[in-house]
Amino acid sequence: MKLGIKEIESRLRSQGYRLTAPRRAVIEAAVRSEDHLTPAALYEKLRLSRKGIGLVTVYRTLELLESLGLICEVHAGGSCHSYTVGARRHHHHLICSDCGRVVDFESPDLARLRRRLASETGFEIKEELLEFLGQCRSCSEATSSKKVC
Amino acid sequence: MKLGIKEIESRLRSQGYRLTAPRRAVIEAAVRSEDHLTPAALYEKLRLSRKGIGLVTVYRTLELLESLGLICEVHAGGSCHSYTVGARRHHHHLICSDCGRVVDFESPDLARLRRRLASETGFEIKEELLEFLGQCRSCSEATSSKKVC
DNA sequence: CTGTATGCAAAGCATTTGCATAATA
DNA sequence: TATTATGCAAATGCTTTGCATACAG
Repeated sequence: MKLGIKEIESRLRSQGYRLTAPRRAVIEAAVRSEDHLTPAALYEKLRLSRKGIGLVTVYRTLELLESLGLICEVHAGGSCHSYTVGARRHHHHLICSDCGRVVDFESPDLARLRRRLASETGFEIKEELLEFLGQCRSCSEATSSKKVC
Repeated sequence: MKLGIKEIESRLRSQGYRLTAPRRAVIEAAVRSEDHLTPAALYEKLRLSRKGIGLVTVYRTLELLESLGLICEVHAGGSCHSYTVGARRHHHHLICSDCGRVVDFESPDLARLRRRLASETGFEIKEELLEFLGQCRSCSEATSSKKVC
């Protein structure tokens, strides 16, 4: 249930932000890519297709989208300041450490665990971060075929 | 079941690393504190008690301890490069966003979820990161008493 | 038109590296 | 005594900020 370009753009407008060409470009590139992206990686992709976009704008757009809950950070496997499209509150990530692909999932089990922990520890739990890191099927197939050669 | 100073030190020795005064100081400070620490915060604590310890040494010691699996990174709630004592593979974190206290927990439910995801998606899952962020009991009591005044 | 957004250049921080000195085993 | 570890200073790299210009609404 990945968010689409239209949804993100209309959400921006409805919040009173302007829909500019650079912002569209960042949004489109983020939605298009299957994997999670650092500002630098996104900038690199954009620099090839679009002339003159600034790294600063990439940073600012990502920050804006995050503050609106339209993209969220990915932590597992190194670099923080990596983002994927989608709202943090509604899903978790399964990340391929080779190709970076991100698969979202939801987990009702987690709500139970959350309640249990809250009652056992007295914490008021406000956010949750769950990420699995591994190798996706196609990357593990690629790896094993290499070993054969 | 937090690791103690003795355990960490003996583990260092058994791996052939030297047990120096700065390393002891870093280990002791890390074990003593209930909350998670950034290199800078740890350095600050140490600078008060110990003369002439270098920030670089703090970085290097934390990196070493992490590579040996004696401490692990904490992500939720901002700053990456935050650490807490304990091995990542064996527990998860419940973090207070006010005081930084970290409570460890284990979760058998997670193993089930992990197996389910692996079979549904074809991923070979290698690492997991689960953190809850919230307010611990004493911090939420402190907050509500403030509101009354 | 008005005010927001952009892009450049420069500033600011956190982290890493090089190297001479100090300390452990 | 032979290495390993330390600490300083400098280098690096990522992120943020200031400001004049361009652009959306």
